[in-house]
Order: sequence, then structure tokens, then C-alpha cells
Amino acid sequence: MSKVTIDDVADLAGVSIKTVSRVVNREPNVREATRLKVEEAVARLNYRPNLSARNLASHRSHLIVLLYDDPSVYETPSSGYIIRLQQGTLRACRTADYELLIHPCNYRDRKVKSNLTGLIERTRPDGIVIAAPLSNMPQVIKPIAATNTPYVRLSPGTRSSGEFSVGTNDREIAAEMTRYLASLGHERIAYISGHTKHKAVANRLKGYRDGLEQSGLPYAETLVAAGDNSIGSGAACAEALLEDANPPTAIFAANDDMAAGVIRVANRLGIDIPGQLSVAGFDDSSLASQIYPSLTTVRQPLPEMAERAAHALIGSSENGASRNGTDVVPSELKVRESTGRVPN
Amino acid sequence: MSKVTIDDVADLAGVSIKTVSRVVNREPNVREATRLKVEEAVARLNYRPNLSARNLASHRSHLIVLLYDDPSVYETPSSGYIIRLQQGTLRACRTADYELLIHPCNYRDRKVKSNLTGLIERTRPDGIVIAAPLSNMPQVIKPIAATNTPYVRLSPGTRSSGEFSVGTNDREIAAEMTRYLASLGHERIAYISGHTKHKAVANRLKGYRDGLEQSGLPYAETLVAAGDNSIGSGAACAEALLEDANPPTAIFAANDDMAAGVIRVANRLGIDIPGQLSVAGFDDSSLASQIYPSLTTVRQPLPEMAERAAHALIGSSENGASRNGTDVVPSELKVRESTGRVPN
DNA sequence: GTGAAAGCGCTAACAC
DNA sequence: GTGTTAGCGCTTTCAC
Repeated sequence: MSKVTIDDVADLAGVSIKTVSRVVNREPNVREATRLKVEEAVARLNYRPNLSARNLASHRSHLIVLLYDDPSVYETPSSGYIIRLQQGTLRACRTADYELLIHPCNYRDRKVKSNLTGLIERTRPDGIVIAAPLSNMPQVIKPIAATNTPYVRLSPGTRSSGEFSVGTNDREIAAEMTRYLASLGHERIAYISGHTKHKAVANRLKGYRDGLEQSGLPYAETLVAAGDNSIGSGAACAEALLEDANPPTAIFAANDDMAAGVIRVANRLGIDIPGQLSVAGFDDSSLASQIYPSLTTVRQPLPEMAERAAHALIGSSENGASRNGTDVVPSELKVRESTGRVPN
Repeated sequence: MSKVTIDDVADLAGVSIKTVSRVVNREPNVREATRLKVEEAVARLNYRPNLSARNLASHRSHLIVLLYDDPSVYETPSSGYIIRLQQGTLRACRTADYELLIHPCNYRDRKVKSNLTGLIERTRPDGIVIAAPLSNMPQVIKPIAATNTPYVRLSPGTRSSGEFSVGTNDREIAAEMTRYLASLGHERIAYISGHTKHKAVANRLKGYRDGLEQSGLPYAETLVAAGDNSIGSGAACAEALLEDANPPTAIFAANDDMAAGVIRVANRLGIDIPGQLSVAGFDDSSLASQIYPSLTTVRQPLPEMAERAAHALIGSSENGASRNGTDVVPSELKVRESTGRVPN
């Protein structure tokens, strides 16, 4: 294995190591000819700067941490959710020569704080991307903020000033889905809400109400059931909703897993989807396109959101320019087989 | 944020930095009383050694890389597969104070080699866990081996001497599944094979044949279809198998996605599962328990396998003792709703 | 524009 | 058992 160091490159190029450093770090004040010489030497020797040496000297680690809820605890979030987040973050890291450290973390644990400060002090990441629902938990955010490590929150649910976050249009897209169902003739559209800890998910309920109103449909509490994001809770809510004397003709669940629970119950009860009942989810998890019938849902641009977050972090570590405000990357409706016209 | 260094600890404890280093690294030759003094100072100051400084001085990075097939390319491997691998690797890392770098990698890319050597030269990981199917691809293994970075292959499919790998009993468990189906009275048991690139998956076909033989059933080429691990290919194979004049009563697919494709086709064709057709998969992906009917499948101990692999790597980097041979962690049958007695 | 020297925080090798 | 001295490979001053 080649242990090419900056000295080797400097020797070959006939310059000082400082100049090599300048070229490698794309700093200004290098004559074009010199730059070319150095770049050629770098290529010839296949030189790669040593991350650790770089970090030690520069107090920058070229490391980004992706923080998300530990799926091993309750099997949520779903693996697809995490993988898409990782993909986006990795994309940003790769183009900028940063590495990604993943850190699933259980917010219910008493030791979250020491867990997080330990991680940060050991690895000194240049930035932390915090996925929902951790992104709106004080016990997660506060220890991180206390270390002065830059971070970006994903779908924090609420806006807060002085920091940067990336979200999507949860509320608007939930309204759009509701209007879409109404446009199919549905008048009794039920809603299964998710975990209230997840603020962005809570916004979907508001969107549902907006959508009803925009469609001239009344809001009825009997048409709203409280799930907890799991398949089982979706099934339980569906049973409760469907045994009503005047059952809904469409059910909109705040995530795909719960929608899958609805489909499961409908299958068991011999209710045809979408003939007798339309079902819509949220997330476009891998499940959504794989189950039968495939699920009409909302696709969140998770990779893009994570990529923007990581990109902002990398930018601020490179040139100190930290952004603030909230970037909104719009979600989109994915209409599939599980929704159709209201039965007549 | 505390920037406590080893000097601060040494000062407070009234010893030299070397002694602090010894205590922190659990090296021998420290008097118990001294050790306690130092440990107290470490706790009081909340000292955490700086990873980069450590790495630079010791040529060990306390970093483990998990390498797997890039799912963004063909949506395989499934996200559940990757997440379970990550969980196991993380478990090993966490207990030993190592960090995990994830590296999805596209083996079809011409630049795999420079991609991998670049990663290794930049981060100098103490070890690499290589997931299947990358674990049996020369274009992946060779560049890694050339860098002398310790690695462990997961489910390499074939054994090779002089190195350590962790696998499972693919062949035996596939035979067991086949015998299980036979024990339900099935005599026409079809098999849908997966990607031949994945050697461990190829072993499942051998297991299927073993199982038939052990059950006194003949092997028939017409009952074997070649899929490519995708849902679509499972569906296509199912259609081909089921339109036969004498169709199978059970279909065993080499992975869950293909089994889901079979179920999909059966649903469309109005074939009842498991009443008229039994379906079995392999992997116990999240899909398996979520679809209807839930899938009888094989659960691979992926987290345990990855954990053992990472653990071995960490051990060899700590004390230089590298293992070899193959550890086998057994898979187990998960009998669910999709299999039942043969129709009479 | 470029280079020389200092030092980031730690561990290795060797003294004591 | 414990401390001292050199670096690890880079970036950061600050000269030139």
C-alpha cells in the first residue's frame, strides 16, 4: 500500500509542502503553472491526504454525522426511510470528499446526552444532520448545540430562527392528497394520525383538515383515529373506523405502514381496494410499491433534503458561511392502485 | 465545548501524559493507585481522546468500514438487508469505541478500484466488513487486499484459506425449507433462483436439490426458473411456472422480493395462498411480515454475522491476532401464513 | 506567489 | 512503574 505523503508530492513537483497543501485545498495564490505541476505529481503518485493528519492540524474532521432514531428499538423508522436519508447525505459527502458517520440514537434513553457529547468529542464532526423525529427533541438538540457543532435539522416541524433546517411541505401535500380523494367523489374521508412526537407528522393532520375545508367537506372527529405509526396500529384504527354504521369510503393514513395495516384489515374483511375503499399513505416507503394493491402515497424527497442539509454543513465548514432559515423541498403525490372513485 | 487534552488530565492527576495514555488505552504496567487517580481526573474533566491525534500517532483509526452493494443502483440489496448489517456492525463498534463508516459501492463501475483505494488511503480504517455479494467479487476484494487492510467477508459463498469470513448455512437451511414443504405433502415444489453473482444465493439452489433428494422427490428442470432477485423477475417466473399444464403446488424463491412477486401474480390470478399454492422466500426482509399473506421465509442472522465480523476486525487491530477460517451462524426457518398443506 | 518553522494531541521507543 | 523525547502528516502562522 502506497503511503504517499505530502513530502513525496512536494519533492516530485519541486515545490514546498505548503504549496502542495494549497493546491490540494484549492486555496488561492498559486500560479497556474505551479498548480499544474503539483496536480500532475498528485496524480502520478496517487496521493491522498491523510484525514487524521489533516483534522489534527486544521481542527476540521471532514466528517459529517447523520443522526436518526434507532430503528432497532421499535422497528421505526423504517429501513427505507433511513437508507434514503443515508443516500442523500452520502451523495453530498462524496462530492466534497467528506466521510459519513452514521449514528442511530435512542432518544428515550436517559443517556442520550452523554451519548451525543461523547460522539462529538471523539469524532469532532464538521456537522450533524439530524433526522426527524429527533430533529424536534430538545434532549437531542440541546447537547449538540452546547458543543457548538454546526447542525441542520430535517423536518423539524416548527421553524426556529438563527439556524438552518430543511423541510418539506407536509401540510400542503396532505391537503392536496385530501383534495385528491375528494375529487374522486369521496365525502367520508377518514384520517389515521401518527406519533405526536413527530411534529412534521402532526402537521399532516392540519393539512388533512385544510384539504377537507378546501373541498367543502365537514371535519368530523369520528373520522379521525390515532395510530402510532406501526402497521398494527393502522390495522386497529381501520377496524374501528370500518365497523362504524356509516364507514368511510377513503382512509388516509399519516404513514405507509399504517396504510398497509388498513389494507391488511380490508383484505381480511373481504373489502375490495379500491372498489369499496380507497387507501392512501404517506412516505412512499418500499412497502408502498410492493404490496398489493400498490399504495397511493406521498413521496418525500428525503435524499434531496438530506443532501441539502449535508451540503450546507460542508459549505459552512469550508468557508464559515453558515446559513439560516428553512429550505422547503416539495413532496409529491404518487397515485397508484389503492385509490379510486367512490363506490356508488 | 470542552477541549480537554491529555495534558490537562496529566496535570490534574499529577502524572505524565504517557501514564494517562496507558490508562486510557488499558495498557498494563500501571499501579492500581495511579490508575485510579488518572481515571478520576478523566471523569472529572470529561476527557475524550481526540480520534485524529490518536490515529495519526498510532496508525490506527478506530474506524471500521462497512462495504455493501450500492442500493441506489438497482434498488438491491433491500434497505432492510443493509440496515440489519449496519446494526450488527454498529453494535460491535459501539462497545469497543470504534466508529463506523458506511460505504455503498457499485461493483459494476469501472472505477471500483480507485474508489476503494481512495477510501482506504484517506480514512485508513482498521478493518473492512464486506457484505455479500461484494464479498465474492475479485474486483472488490483484490484492491482491498492489496492495501493490507484487514477485512472480513460476509457470506462469501466459497471458503478460502488464510482469511476470516462469516457465513451462514445457506445450503442446509434451503434444504430444510424444501423438506418442510415436502412434509406438507407438496410433490411439485418449484424453485426460483437468484442472481448468480451472489455465490451464497447460488448455494441455496444446491440446498433445494438436497432437500428434494432427502424427501425422495425427483429434481425437474422445468420446476426451476431463473430470477434476478427483483420482484418483477419473481412475478415473471411465477407466471411461467404457473401456466404449465402441471403447475407446482409450492414455490420456493431464493429471496423475499421474488417471493413477493409470486404472491402478487397469484393474487392477480385469483390463486389462493396458501390454499392452492404455498410460497416461501428467503431473507425475512421487512416485506416478509408485512405483505398479505405474510411470508414463510428464512431469517438470516445478518446482524450477528456483521457483529462477529466487526468484532474480529477490532480484535485483530487491538492485539494483532488475526483469525482465519469461517464462522457459521445458523439461519432459521420462519413459518408464517404463505405455506400450508398441499391441496387435495 | 511561495516557503520555513511551529505545533495540532496523541502514541512509540526508549530511558530511568 | 513511570517519564522523556520524538515524531505521525498535515495546516497554520508569518516571513520572504
